[in-house]
Amino acid sequence: MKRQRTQRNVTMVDIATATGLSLATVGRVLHDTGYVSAESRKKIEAYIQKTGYVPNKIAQGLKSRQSKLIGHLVVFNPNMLFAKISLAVNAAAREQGLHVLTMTSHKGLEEDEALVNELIGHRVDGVVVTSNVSMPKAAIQKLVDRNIPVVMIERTLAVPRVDRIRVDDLGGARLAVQHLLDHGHRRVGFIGMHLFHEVERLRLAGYRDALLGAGQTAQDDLVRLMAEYSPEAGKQAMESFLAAPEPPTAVFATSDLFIGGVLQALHARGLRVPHDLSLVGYDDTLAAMFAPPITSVGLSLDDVGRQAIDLLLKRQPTPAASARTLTLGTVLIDRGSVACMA
Amino acid sequence: MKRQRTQRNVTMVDIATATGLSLATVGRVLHDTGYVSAESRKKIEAYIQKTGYVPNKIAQGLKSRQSKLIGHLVVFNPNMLFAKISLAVNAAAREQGLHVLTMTSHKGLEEDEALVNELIGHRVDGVVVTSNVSMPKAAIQKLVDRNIPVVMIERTLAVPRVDRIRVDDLGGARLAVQHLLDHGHRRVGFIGMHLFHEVERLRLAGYRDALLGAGQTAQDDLVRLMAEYSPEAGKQAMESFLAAPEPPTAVFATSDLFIGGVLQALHARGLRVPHDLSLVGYDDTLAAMFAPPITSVGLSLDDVGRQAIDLLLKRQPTPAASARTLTLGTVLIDRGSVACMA
DNA sequence: CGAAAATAAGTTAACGTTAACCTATGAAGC
DNA sequence: GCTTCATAGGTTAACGTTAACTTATTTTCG
Repeated sequence: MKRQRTQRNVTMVDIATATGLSLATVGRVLHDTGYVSAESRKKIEAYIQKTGYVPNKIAQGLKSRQSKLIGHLVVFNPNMLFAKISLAVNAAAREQGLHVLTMTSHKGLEEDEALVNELIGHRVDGVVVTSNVSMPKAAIQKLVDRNIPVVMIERTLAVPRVDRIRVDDLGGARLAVQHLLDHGHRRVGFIGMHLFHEVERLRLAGYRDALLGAGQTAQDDLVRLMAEYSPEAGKQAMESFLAAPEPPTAVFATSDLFIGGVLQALHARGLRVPHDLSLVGYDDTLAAMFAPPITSVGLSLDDVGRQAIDLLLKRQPTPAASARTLTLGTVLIDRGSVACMA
Repeated sequence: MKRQRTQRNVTMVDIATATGLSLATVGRVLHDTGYVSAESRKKIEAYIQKTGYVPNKIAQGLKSRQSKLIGHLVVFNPNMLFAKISLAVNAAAREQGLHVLTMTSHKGLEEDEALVNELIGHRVDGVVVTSNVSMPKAAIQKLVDRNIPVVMIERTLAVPRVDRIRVDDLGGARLAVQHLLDHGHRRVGFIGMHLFHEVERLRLAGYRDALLGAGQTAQDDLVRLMAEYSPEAGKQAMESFLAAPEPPTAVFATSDLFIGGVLQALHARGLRVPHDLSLVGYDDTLAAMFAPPITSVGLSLDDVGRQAIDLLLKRQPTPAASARTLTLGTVLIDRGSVACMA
């Protein structure tokens, strides 16, 4: 009945003493290097099999000064965009034998500093920042100063020696608005978020670009900048459009999160998409779920994870290289929520 | 111009030699234990401040045999449910000085075994499993055998010595269906997923319970079990209801992911919620975003993270305790998508 | 005044893995 | 018959932190 209270994990030393061989020989079997007799190998492998020995990554990390961990700072927003990125980063990391320490920031500035310190404490081999929150430049700088490679996804703030992966937001917005213009719409509404974040500035620029390209003048009376991405904000914006003297015939929303609210506002007045209003979303996270399904701008996130990890690993040997920026393309996913103007 | 290629991180030994004090004294300052003169303390703290020393958790982990990491095995499904749980687990872990190694499984059985081995390699202090995929019992057993505490969220499979946090799916489904019955509906449709997972069996049981309680007989012709949670599946199910000789007047869907499709099917025939069909969803992840907003059963996930971490930490001192199950309540969030039968 | 207690600090051995370095056999090769 | 080399294996010192010991000084007080 005697049972050790907290039985220790099997170690290489345990294997060595149990097989009567030395630590070095055990190491040689584990790493498949050097000369080991078939007999010794068999003995060691049998013992490993029997005990289910798993090498201790903590000890390996201490020795190699590499944690094989990467940090992922991410704020899950209400659509699945960042969750998708999280998934992609995880998969790509695993392919490289890395693991991901996910940290979700929700409070403000101070906490971000703390998060970064914790990542440093764990001696992460790199950090991916996926976030539209205002992580202070200083916090990121702290990582850079320690030669910890950093990649930022969907964050246009430039920091020296930090690689970025961004989406071609200007092009994406232009794609959406051009689609509306091509269907003969001339009064095109824009529902976006305040311009604190560069991504929104670019989307608005893309909207204006497309209008100007079609010989239209700026339609700033049809621009609504809300405080957040949410159905409520979308509803407010749409109601405000409907109350205007000359409402738009088409609307581009910079996030699929606005769509539900837009539809609710229309629904309340008995109006329908695309008959009474043409609508295009952005992200393509939710657009397929509405009735009717909504045309939206999809972001090519397929291998954003692999690219992020690639950038991190490439930076390792040459810490001082200048920053690279990778721009992901966008594609319009047509679901028929845009009608032709007669 | 000479610059060390990969300048090492500052260590306690560095602090000791730089200040002319011993390793032990540095340790005493860092842990605020024992006797240290004000002068020595000041010297050490100044050096720490200057160099930005951050303790190496890897070395601490090796010494203490505690990684301060917990593993989170999770499959992000298309609604935000699991992302929400991930967030909650992260926040709760951080409050306890733990960090989360997130692992997203997507392939099948074999990979799950590998994931578990990697968690063991990192010597995680506990594992949270949030997943409706079929992670083999054997993989979980492997963790249990090593006295690594495991908590399963929303997974009804019972494993010895593994704590569970589940949702009262039977009660939740009953709540939804009772709501429909209370409004006078007698032909109530059920859209769920195949009964491979216990959660779906419980939801179906809740549906039947409510019907029987109202003196109704089972309405198995109004039950549709789909292959996946998705708008497409919801659409198919609803179309099949509409093609039936006597369609239901109300529908309960076991996931908000079905709702979009249900609305699309209705929309195609010019039918409206709640006028032509009453609808209640489940999860309350997306229901608020539709037009009209849909009544749904919300899960009390607020402190699911804290509870998960609590269970893990409580299990630490007494590894052999029997399994506990925590059941989370549900609440009906009424958004008016249910009409009274005249 | 001397013993006990408080204060201040140093030494050293783990924790589990890796890798450089060393030793000892046979078997070829000249 | 000696050197060279391929084979098989052992010893040991890191990696950075912790904590148990040990060693001095001062105080405190019966």
